[in-house]
Amino acid sequence: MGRAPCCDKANVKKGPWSPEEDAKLKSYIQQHGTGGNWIALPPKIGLKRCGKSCRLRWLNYLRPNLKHGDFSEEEDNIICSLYVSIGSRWSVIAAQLPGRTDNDIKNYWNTRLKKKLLGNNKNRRNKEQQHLQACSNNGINKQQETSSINGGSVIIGDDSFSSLLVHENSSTTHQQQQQQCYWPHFMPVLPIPNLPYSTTNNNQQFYLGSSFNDQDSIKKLLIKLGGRFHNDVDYDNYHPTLGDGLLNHLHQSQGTTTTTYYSNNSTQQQVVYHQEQIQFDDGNNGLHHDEMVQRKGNLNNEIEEEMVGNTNFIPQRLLNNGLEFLHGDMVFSEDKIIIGSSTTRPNWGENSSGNSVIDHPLISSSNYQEDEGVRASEECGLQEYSTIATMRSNSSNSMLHVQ
DNA sequence: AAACATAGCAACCGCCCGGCA
DNA sequence: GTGCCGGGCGGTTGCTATGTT
Repeated sequence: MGRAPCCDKANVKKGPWSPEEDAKLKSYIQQHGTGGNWIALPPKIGLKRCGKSCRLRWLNYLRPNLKHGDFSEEEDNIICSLYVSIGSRWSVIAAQLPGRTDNDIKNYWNTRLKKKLLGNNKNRRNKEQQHLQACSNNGINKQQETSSINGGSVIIGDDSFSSLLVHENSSTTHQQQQQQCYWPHFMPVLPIPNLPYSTTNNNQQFYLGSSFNDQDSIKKLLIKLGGRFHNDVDYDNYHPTLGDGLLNHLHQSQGTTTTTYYSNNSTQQQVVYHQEQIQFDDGNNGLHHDEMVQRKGNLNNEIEEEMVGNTNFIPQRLLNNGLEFLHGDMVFSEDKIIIGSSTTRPNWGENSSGNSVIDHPLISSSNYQEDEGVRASEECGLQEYSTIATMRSNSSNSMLHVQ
């Protein structure tokens, strides 16, 4: 049995509000308030509108102190920061922006900010496809070519997240990169209200229980934004796993991020991970290394991976969000990854030498299979305990698994 | 100048959640 | 404890303005 409608759909007006309707609603609410019952409001005023419609009109347009028009750069930054932290929880984001409504922010994000962030990569994508086609015609291994083209990173979507994520190895100038991608120069640290699945206590300034503190959440974000993985042979049906023999290799000469992924087949299903320790650093206590340790057990075959990171472009806020692994300063020991959170960080889109776009190991490792257990847990709304990274290292082989 | 494409935004839809009887 | 109801929210739709061919 369906639920009873909140109003008589046949007798309510839809569509744009007239100035007269606006005036009636505004006048009534200013004099009497909503009375705590939106459904009962329209008949009182003589409006043939659904109560929900009245509420929306009031909240999004008529209520006082609303800001309309362009968003400031600071507002952009706040939105970006919060979106990365908590996703599309527009009401929460709106709460941080006085005078802005969730609808405003949602529209702004969907129509402008997202594009601004993602950049317009259609041209490059087309060029890459042409190049691949040419390679294919010439009998060149497609996957290897792909890696050489984009540094082995991830190309996301048709409009592509890739300007944000893909390492521009050689062919694109810094100036071009800057034109293509955008991340706010200033990512403010904000006090976030308690959220349902936040691990934050009331006295804590930072929101740590991000829904984006693991690779799968990031992956979801990317996919939500239209993402695909560039190494995918079949973009629509391919689900990358460790065992697909993927080869990722990327290298940055300064502020180095070097990632090499390749594996022989069929073993990752048997790999069992367990997290030993995750420690977050608030960046203010003098500790500048977050230590995330995970050990791998039951690895029958060897999977090779190396990774060295020293990129300093992740904003402080993200580092306080369990996104340390987006960042560099990684130090590898025998079976640990120690990821530092540097105190000084250049802008997003730049490394410490100021000449590189973002290319972080997390994304690069998106080719890897997700862990079902972790996914299940995060579908319950929490990933604060999610494993960040796994690495096994021995003299010849090592493996990174980011989940 | 007209046709078509794209972007921006207001408004709607439907689901979920919490309060209350 | 259960079901109803309204509020709140995120996703989507559709109209209008603007840009492009």
